[in-house]
Amino acid sequence: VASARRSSAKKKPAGRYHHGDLRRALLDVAGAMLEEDGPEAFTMREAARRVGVDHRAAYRHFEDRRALLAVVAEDGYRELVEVIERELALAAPSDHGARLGRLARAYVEFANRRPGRYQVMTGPRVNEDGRFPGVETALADAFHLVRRELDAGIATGAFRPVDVTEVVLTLWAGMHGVASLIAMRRLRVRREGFGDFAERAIGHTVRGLLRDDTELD
Amino acid sequence: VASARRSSAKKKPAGRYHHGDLRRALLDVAGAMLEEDGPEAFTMREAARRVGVDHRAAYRHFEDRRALLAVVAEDGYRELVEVIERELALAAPSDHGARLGRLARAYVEFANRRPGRYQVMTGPRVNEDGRFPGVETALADAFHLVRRELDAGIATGAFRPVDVTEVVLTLWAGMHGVASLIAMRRLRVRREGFGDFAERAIGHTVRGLLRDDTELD
DNA sequence: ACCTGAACACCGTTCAAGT
DNA sequence: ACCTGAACACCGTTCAAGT
Repeated sequence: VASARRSSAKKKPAGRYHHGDLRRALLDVAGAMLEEDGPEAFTMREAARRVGVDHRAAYRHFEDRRALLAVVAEDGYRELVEVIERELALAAPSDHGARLGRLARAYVEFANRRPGRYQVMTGPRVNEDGRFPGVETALADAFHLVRRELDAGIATGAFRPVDVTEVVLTLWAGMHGVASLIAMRRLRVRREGFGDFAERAIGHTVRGLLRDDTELD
Repeated sequence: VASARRSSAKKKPAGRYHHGDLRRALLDVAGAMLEEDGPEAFTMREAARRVGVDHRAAYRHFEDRRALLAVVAEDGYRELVEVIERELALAAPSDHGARLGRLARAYVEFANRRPGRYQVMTGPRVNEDGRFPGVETALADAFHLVRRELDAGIATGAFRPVDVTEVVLTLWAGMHGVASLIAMRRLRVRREGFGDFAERAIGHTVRGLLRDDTELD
């Protein structure tokens, strides 16, 4: 009854997607579903339904569900790089501690603005088995921003000559940890305060990086 | 054909579970499934199948799938508290920096030993809507261990008088971040080195906590 | 009390076929 | 090339009924 009503009253949607933009349409709709109800709630069938296409059509553009989510993750890392670069442009090139704080702020605010996408990006499903090299390189690009800032701080002598790989991982873990606490609703801070919190949290680690003779407020 | 063969060849499993240990059996089997294939792979039907019971029987003991996983998470946090306390007992009560390092080591090694369970514990599904107060209190107990150690360090003057809530969250975020990196296989450290890495990672933040006149190696 | 058969409304994915 | 109908082997959850 319901299906009969649907097909008679609404007919087929007008859009055809013979042009290759079905791929784009599916990715857009996936992003929307992710932010509405989280990664679990994304299904191939519902995505196809929203686009107005048979669910089988999606497999013409994505090998399977994971492959589609991998592209979502990749796009997410690219956007993350953009917002971080934009935030860093606002800070003095010489204040290396402040720059790492800004970086953490941009990272956490991104995760807070797109929690569904962020969960896909950091979930084990997309990352576990070196499949999806696109995700790997996009993530590496984001990761590299932290290394660049840390290297710069060490080169100018603002930071102690620490093990760079280890500290980059530590900073990355800290930012992701804060973002996760937020996703788990474990942070009793009002929403607008997340960026501030991230900046202060990373500040505790940055303080450990500074040379002992550095002046602190 | 298959179902006919199964029922004729194997008959019903002998166990009855009229004693109330079906609940226990389901939790055990859930733990095993989680470690085998991750949280996604856990299903009520497969769990019931392994226990040798109709899948409907599980709903006699757990309201739904999430409720069962919540108990798994709660048990996980209790075990986490135990392993942390055990590790802390090995450290001098007066070396507060080292104690936080030990705590991070125990935390990360737990996550690495039971990755499936850890993902359930920290996933948003179990935590999102204040349902399952048992999870909340078990997590609070674990969280409190960090606060206790930090308070002690500040009281003796080893640490600066920082904002305790903020720093506890920072340390917690750092530990979880490292554990997540491991789960995502983003840490190019051999498996036995995870605990060492966690200890050093948290050490960078601890260094920021120490009074400026503290001797460092 | 505890357990189950049958059913409902979903999934992801594949085959063979349509334009 | 691009799309779909029908089907397979799964899910979580519920009803009404069995012991």
